[in-house]
Amino acid sequence: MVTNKDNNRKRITPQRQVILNYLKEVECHPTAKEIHENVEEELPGLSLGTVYRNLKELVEEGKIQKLSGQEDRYDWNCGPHGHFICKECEEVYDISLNCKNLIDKVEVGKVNSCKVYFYGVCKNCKDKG
Amino acid sequence: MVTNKDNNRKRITPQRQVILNYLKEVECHPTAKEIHENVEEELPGLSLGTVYRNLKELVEEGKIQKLSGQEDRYDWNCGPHGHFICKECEEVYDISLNCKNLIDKVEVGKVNSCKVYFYGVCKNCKDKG
DNA sequence: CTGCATGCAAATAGTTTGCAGTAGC
DNA sequence: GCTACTGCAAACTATTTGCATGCAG
Repeated sequence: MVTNKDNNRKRITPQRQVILNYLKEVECHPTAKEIHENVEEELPGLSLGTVYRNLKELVEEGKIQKLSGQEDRYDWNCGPHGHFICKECEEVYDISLNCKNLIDKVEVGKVNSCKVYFYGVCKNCKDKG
Repeated sequence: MVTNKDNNRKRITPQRQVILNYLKEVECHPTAKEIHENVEEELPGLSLGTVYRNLKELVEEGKIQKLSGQEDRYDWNCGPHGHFICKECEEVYDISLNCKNLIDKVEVGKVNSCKVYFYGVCKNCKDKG
């Protein structure tokens, strides 16, 4: 466990605080750019590079999770859950599910985390189209 | 159904043929660059741009699937199955699983496809480390 | 003081696209 | 012969990194 040593080195900067808070309060799963745009209102002058740096560290600390796609998206909810991605509006919805059942089936190695993505058209778009 | 009309327009070029064959015969889940390097041996002069173009179309036709990550990887197996990605060696393993159970739980929209990723350390690396 | 974190800008990596020539049907 | 497909190279987009400065401890 080197965790403590590492944590001691981390500084809690306003930038990191605000980024994390933003992720906690929004319900969506923003991209780095979206995070930057929104957080900049609260912290003018914040640079995109810093956003990326902090997001990367928050992911490594396990405080948030990254959703890979064309653009990376970030999710404050680290619990086991899946994501539904609408092909039309690109909205991301959380799907609660039990990953244990899935993970038990994996025999090639030890699973640390698991991500489930569903692709389709959400009800909103279906009704509109 | 406009599918037929669209299919009629597609030409079967050696490039596309060879790319698809390569994906079928390898057991791994190569990146576009890896595909290019290997296929170029068989088809000298093949450009990376063409590889991307063909991969994109094959995905759209539903003949292969794309795995999103830092780099996109491509998988010939379109059936419902998950992937285990080793954090150490970055190897990708196929995991057979039943997606029906998962998909049934989704209520926000109609699911067309589903992708499951497991992250961890594979047995090979565990034994070595 | 010390040095990690920041802002800025330049660099990188992966992927896409415009164009002129080539080749499938 | 028509036109989609290709190779090449330039363009784009998302992300990372180097460096001088600033602020927390």
